[in-house]
Amino acid sequence: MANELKNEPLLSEKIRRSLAEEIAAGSLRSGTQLDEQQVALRFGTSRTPAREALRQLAMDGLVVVRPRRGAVVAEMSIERLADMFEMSAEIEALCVRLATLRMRPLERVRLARMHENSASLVEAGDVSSYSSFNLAFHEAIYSATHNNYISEQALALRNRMAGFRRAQMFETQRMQHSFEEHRIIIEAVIRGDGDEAARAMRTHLMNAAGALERFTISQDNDQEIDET
Amino acid sequence: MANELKNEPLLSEKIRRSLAEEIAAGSLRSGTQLDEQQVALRFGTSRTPAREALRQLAMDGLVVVRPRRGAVVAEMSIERLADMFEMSAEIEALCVRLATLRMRPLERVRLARMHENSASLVEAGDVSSYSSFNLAFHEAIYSATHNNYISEQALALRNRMAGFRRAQMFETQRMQHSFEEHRIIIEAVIRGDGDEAARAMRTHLMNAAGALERFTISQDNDQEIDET
DNA sequence: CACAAACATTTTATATACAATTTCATCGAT
DNA sequence: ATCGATGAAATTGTATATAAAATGTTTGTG
Repeated sequence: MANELKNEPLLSEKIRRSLAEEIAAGSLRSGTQLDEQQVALRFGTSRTPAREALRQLAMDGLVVVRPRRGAVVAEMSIERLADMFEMSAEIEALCVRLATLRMRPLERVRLARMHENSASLVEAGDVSSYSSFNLAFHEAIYSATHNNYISEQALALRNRMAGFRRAQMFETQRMQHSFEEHRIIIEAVIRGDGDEAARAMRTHLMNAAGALERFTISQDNDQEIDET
Repeated sequence: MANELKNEPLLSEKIRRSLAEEIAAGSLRSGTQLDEQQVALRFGTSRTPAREALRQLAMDGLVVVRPRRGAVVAEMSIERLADMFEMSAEIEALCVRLATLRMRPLERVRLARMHENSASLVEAGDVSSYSSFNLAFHEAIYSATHNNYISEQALALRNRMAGFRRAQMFETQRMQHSFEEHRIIIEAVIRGDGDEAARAMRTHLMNAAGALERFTISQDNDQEIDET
């Protein structure tokens, strides 16, 4: 929706992305205090963009800001990550269910054709192209819900998760599995079976999450204990 | 869930709420330019809190900010509103489905008891108390998903929608219907029938939305045309 | 008269300065 | 010695100032 193409990025955006990466990668640990001054200093800016970045991260749930007491990195344990992936899976399932019920014939055809075209990418082992096809595929589903708000929110969630998916992304093997899972989804959609499409989508997303979890365990071996 | 109790509210918070109200009420029309200076002036503050408020509103989807071109009030037509209510309904449905599958016996009992206790409020016609019971009821369901992220996001969405619900809130008749709908949901939950609970929840929320739409039509009679 | 380039104006983005609140440590009293 | 109060340091919230874009207007040229 908004054009975030090449409008040379805002400083707050750069800081936000950078911090999001680090939190996703685990190099910024849960509970770490992030005071504005220090963040600003680290990125060579003034406090203003640093502050804005922290506020935005708070909206994504990556940090917690308490009204006059600064920001700390949010919990972000394995359980937390699993929760986020489940949310993501459920939202996508919801989308594909609605899409199945409301899709117009043209949209159905276009989605099917997208999938068919992606076969060549899988064969060629072109991970990068498949990755951007994958985004387009899911966006096509969002759009087919014919609910703009849901569509926007789903995309926003997907973007929030982007940092966490990066790790998992894409051994060629996973790519082939992804393609297969897409096929199952598409078939259910064409059949008009929304519930089955949703189920298949949930499976699809949870498989992707599984790949991540395997990856994450290695660096999270010394997780600290919840304080609540 | 951060403590937002009585920490005298931040200026940006006050501005945010005020603008959110006005957008929800329709007194700020779609497409209206909101430049920071002017907003700041209106609230007697500097540009800084005004700017932050606008950014937060953007995250809620109430305004759109384009990177160096300021903020405008988002579309917010009847269709848009319906979309938001549908999103809300689907999220709550999702929550109650998960909750049904994962709830612990104690949680089940507590939820049932909450519902039973609310009967007296309905009888007494105590709209205000019922309204806060209603929030607690839905929060109990979020919590029973045993997924913190989903729980937080669901609550956040509910808060975002609060301004739009205010209008609809509660002729005593609606309260009685709400109570009945809760009963149906609870029964499905206790039976362990997640899909039925989800269906009932969707209906519950969409009924509430219906009440709003009726209300909204009166003031939205001269909506402008989409530009997309 | 149409169109484009240069300039002026307006508005956002960032930096810095100031005020208010919280945090932490020191001090004193019980 | 423990607990609470007082005050200093640090940090956030807010205001203002400066820099950099974007928008709109004017002017000059084809």
